[in-house]
Amino acid sequence: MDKQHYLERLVLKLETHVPLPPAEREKLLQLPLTLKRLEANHDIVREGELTQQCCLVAEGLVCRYKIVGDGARQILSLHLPGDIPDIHSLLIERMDHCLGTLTPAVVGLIPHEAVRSLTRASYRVSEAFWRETLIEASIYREWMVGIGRRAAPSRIAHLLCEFITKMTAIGLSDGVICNLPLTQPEIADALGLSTVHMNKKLREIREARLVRIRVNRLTVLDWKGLCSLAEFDPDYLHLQPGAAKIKDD
Amino acid sequence: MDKQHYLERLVLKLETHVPLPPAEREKLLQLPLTLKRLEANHDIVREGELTQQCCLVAEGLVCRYKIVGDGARQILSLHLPGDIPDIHSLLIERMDHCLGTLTPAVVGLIPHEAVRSLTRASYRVSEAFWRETLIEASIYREWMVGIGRRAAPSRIAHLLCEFITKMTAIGLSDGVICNLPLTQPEIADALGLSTVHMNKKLREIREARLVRIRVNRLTVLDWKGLCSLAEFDPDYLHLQPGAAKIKDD
DNA sequence: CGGCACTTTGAGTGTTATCAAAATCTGTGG
DNA sequence: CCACAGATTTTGATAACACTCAAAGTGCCG
Repeated sequence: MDKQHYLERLVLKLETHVPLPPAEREKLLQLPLTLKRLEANHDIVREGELTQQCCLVAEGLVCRYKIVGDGARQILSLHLPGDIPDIHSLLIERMDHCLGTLTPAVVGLIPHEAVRSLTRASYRVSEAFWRETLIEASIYREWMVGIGRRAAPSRIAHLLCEFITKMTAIGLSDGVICNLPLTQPEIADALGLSTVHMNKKLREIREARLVRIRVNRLTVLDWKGLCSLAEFDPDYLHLQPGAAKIKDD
Repeated sequence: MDKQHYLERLVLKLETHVPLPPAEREKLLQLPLTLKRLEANHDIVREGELTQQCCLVAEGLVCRYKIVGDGARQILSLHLPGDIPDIHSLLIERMDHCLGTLTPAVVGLIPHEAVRSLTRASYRVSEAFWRETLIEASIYREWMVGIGRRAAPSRIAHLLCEFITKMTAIGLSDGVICNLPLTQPEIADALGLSTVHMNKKLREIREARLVRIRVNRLTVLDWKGLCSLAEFDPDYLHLQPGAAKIKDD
């Protein structure tokens, strides 16, 4: 429950592209954080709510999703520690989707006022947050391409590539093995597939010896092969140049 | 070719949520604009390019798209006059997608420097642009839900609802009739469908007397029915409250 | 009037969804 | 350590949806 540590992850992320002056970094590290421990599958904010605070993911995996008329769920994004998935609520108070945990998680609530006083005082801070939201939009675009124009196996491979790349970028994976705390229905909901179909195509990917998956543990056996199936090019993640390039064995 | 007029559309959009102080509005209206007349199906910026300027859509219809390995295109967003679809290039220079015209168009190129000096000088301007990018992200999310979880007829209806709503919001439609300068292959590429399938389902929508479509002209015959098929709720567009609510006949 | 792009149609195929049930795994308590 | 409940994964069969290919029809523009 180390607030400082959680905020450091945030600052690290914000400084990926442009370093911040020490004074501003310091103020970010002193943001007031109310930590909350949450169970898996717990909604953090729901569609339609008006918010006065945003939430830093401190531990666990958080997702953004919408439910359509017939009850189907579309997962729109996944959020790892260091993310503030609802930073947009600073400028658009009304939530047009839900935010919820996929695993047990710890989130830190930060009043809008506290963030706003920093972004308004410094264009560097403001641009750093803005840039993060732009990168998220870039990821949306890539997902849209996948859901709209790629076949199921490619989509699945793409999600695996993206996930381990992001985990590696924040130091939670070595690029070969990582924790994958997603159930198959959850992966299916992120990819716009049915659970059953997902399962069958994922099996094929495993049988092709591209990855091994056991008990929440993903092991990449053939990174090049996986990337090639996925047509994965990490540019859209806009990570620090070279930072998270995963090398093949 | 009235630069002032084009910039006014931009400012109008930026002020939808929070008015700008007169001084800042004035500076925006004096942004340097290099007008360019473009043919239909002309790329404005391509994936991989580094840009030093952004482009205001002055006239015509512009789209954002990506091409996947097998040559299929996914259209990611549509941009009407008043939009700056690549405003994100202020903070992320490298384009991770293409921007191109769908109709003959006029765009106004604005050097990054000119915009940056305004956003850095005023958090109100900065927040206005930031908010626009957040609204665009919200639209991405809605499209993702459609492509991932809605059946073809619903997706098509949704695109029609969104398009006429946006056209109405900028005064280019009365909410019943509007120009729809999209070919069926283009609509299909925006919805992740094949042209043929699109055509057949669109025909069903017309036969259900929800809309009439002839020669680039869309007429809504049954707005409620169309919205209901689409599950269209305009909240995600974050338009001025009440501004673009289209009433049923 | 012809050429070109776009739309429409039909037939056949392939992918993905749905439904239902079995198998496997996970964690807990005895 | 074993038994068991609950969740997750896997499987098979069938149906629905969407895609491809190919060709004909339509409308626009020069």
